[in-house]
Amino acid sequence: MKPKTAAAQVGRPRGFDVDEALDRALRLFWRQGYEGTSLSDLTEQLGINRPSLYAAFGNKESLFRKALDRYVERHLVLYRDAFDRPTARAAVEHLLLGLADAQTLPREPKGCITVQGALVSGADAAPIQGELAARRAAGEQALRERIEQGQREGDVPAHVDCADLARYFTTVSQGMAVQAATGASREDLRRVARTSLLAWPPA
Amino acid sequence: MKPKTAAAQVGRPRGFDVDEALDRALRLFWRQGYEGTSLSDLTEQLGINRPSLYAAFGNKESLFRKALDRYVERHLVLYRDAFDRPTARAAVEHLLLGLADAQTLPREPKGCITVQGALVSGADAAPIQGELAARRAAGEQALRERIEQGQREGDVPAHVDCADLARYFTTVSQGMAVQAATGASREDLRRVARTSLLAWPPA
DNA sequence: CTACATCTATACCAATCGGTACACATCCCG
DNA sequence: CGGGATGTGTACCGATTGGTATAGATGTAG
Repeated sequence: MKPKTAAAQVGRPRGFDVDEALDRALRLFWRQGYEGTSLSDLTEQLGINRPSLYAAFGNKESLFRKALDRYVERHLVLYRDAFDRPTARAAVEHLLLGLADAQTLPREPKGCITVQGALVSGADAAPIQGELAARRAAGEQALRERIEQGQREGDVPAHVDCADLARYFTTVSQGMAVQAATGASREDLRRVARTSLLAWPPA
Repeated sequence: MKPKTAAAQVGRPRGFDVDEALDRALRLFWRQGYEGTSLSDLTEQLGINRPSLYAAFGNKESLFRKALDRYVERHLVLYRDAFDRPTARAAVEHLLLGLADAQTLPREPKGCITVQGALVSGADAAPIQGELAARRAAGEQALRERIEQGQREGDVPAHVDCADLARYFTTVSQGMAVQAATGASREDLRRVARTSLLAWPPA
């Protein structure tokens, strides 16, 4: 058996930066959706020709998944920051306002790729559609657990149904993504987020 | 110049019902989105071959628009019913609960075609994307005007920003569409709707 | 019946889709 | 200088895309 520290640099080196290429692919999928982005769009925008793209990332579907991973990874710090707040309500407020910002970043596509990447699709894109649905469900589940933690710690009233509350705020954040994709401003979204918080259950 | 009451029945009659074909097309676009629905999907599902479809409805884009018109027309009665309620708050409540039902009809695709028909897209579908955005904006505008009416009539506090409130509830309804497309139940959506109403501005 | 208008069916179009074969270029190792 | 491993570029693949030409089928009008 050969050593696992395989030769790092053998053969002709890559002519492009893998991470930057992934970022560009992410932006394309984000702005046009999975089905709306063609291989020609990708090769043109990444400045890479087709065989290089396939050698580096596999097929279109696996390229999307790799780009999506980067996207989700960046959002994890937002969730972590938010959930570190002392109360569930503060966590939700931080999360929603943070999402309002993330969905209206100046030089990035507007909205959220987990919503607009493949909300519905034809049969070919069904696996991607399912993957995105699973990511959204994971976010909702994480939020629910944070609210349940608040309930255990006493800052959320005992009578509250945490699953319902998590679903409500998740729904608001997904609606914000639709609004962002349609051109709503960051301030618009932040107002929506703050209004939604008025529904927080009173003590 | 020939009389405008053109011969109604001359030549070989149609072998299919136009309205039923439009309904089937609507369901396809609704479930798979504009880009995710191919001409082959359509001809197969409608039981019509290609030239007949083009003769009756024009190209794919105009077929989508005709199907969309039927969809929107059906929702107009919901909006009318809701807006006839005596107060703005009752109107919004009726509207949101009605949308929860409309997005989870038993034998229909889940969600809302104005959201999932083409939330984002490639360049070809940009006109459809814009059309759907315009329809969503029209719904938000109508809701805003109903809330403003409530403000004039005194059932909405004078300090309330009606545009903000309309945007908030529109955002909730669009988030509900995302949830519905992902498989949320009617009861789930109704609970979300009722929770969102807790944010209604107190008198 | 014939003449005409309309719809249907088959078969096709150029363009694009996602994906790949293959020759060549460029690196490290010896 | 090879030799082997890897990446790049061109040119291509079969399948599918949206859309149409054309011939035949089926109706009304005279």
